[in-house]
Amino acid sequence: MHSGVKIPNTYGAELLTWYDRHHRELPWRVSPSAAKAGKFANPYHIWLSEVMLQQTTVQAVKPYFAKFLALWPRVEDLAAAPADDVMAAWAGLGYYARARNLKKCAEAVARDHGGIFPDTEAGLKALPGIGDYTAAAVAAIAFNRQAAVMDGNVERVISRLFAIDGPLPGSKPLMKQKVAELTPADRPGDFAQAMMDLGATICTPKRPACALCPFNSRCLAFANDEPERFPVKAPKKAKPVRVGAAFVAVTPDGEILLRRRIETGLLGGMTEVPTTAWTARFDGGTTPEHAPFPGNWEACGQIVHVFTHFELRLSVYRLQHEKIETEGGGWWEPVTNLEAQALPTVMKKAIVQAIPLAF
DNA sequence: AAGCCGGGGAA
DNA sequence: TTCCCAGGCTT
Repeated sequence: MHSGVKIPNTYGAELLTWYDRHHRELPWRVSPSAAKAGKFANPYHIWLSEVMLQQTTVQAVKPYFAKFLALWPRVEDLAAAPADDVMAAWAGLGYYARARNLKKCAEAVARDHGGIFPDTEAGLKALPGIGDYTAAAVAAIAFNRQAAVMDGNVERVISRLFAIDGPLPGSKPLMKQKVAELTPADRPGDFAQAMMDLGATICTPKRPACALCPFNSRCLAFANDEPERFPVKAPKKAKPVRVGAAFVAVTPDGEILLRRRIETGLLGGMTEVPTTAWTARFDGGTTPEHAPFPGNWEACGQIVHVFTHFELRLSVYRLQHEKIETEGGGWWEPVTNLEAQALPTVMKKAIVQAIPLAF
């Protein structure tokens, strides 16, 4: 020991062997066999998929990825697209700041980089919506850079391999260092994807399939028979409840009143039906007297929607009314055209509560 | 360092 | 129900 001789890192080679046999076909992925035949990953595809995959499951991303590529085949197309179209296409996927930054990033690549993505971690991270993870992932997968890629899956794998007791997120730097030590110079992109596949399919949060894991003989958590103890996380807070009211005004021609939310904050830049403020306590703010204009608003019941940091209970009201100019701005949209709007899920729920056949 | 920011599928 | 997902930005 302590001879100064570097211990050979065989993790990378072992995992790549496993990956070559078990890798999953994904729309943005180049299979190892195709790569061997000379096919390269498309940086635009890799970037687009990685942004969509932030805190989002593969299954949820697939249809959105296909839709975006059909609408905007190249990064220049996305850069030239109307922002409203991008927001409408993203509607339902969540974390809408991602869509705003996606557009800004495409514009920056088209304008400042001639439509070519930077091929280094630092260059990528300087772009909007690209942080530590995405910069490393795109650098490794699209440009074959030896970058340390660490997402939630990799955190789980690493914390179990080395039985890291320190709770997240404080232990993240140590875990990142471990990933950097394990990442091979050969096929770093496949190594990164293999680590994430391992976390998604074998080293799962609950009941991991350790018997099938290529690392089981050198995993400290498995050796101690306590894989589910890792990763250690700080306790999370309870979700408060907020209440409010949503108002669905319908004309005889079948148009409803919509508004655009402010650009920043919750559901920023997305479309909504008029609502009251969402308050922590019931203070009478859920009654029809807070509607965008007076009328005999009919109560349609309540919907519940859970956001990241609070639960929202909206009382929904409906009113048949002639088309009028409203003070708060907004526009009247045919119910038959709602699918083309940038309506987040909570707003679709509210509209369906008032008009069950709206979608 | 901590808070803000969606939505849905799996267990 | 609870968990958490190929996280980033702001304060």
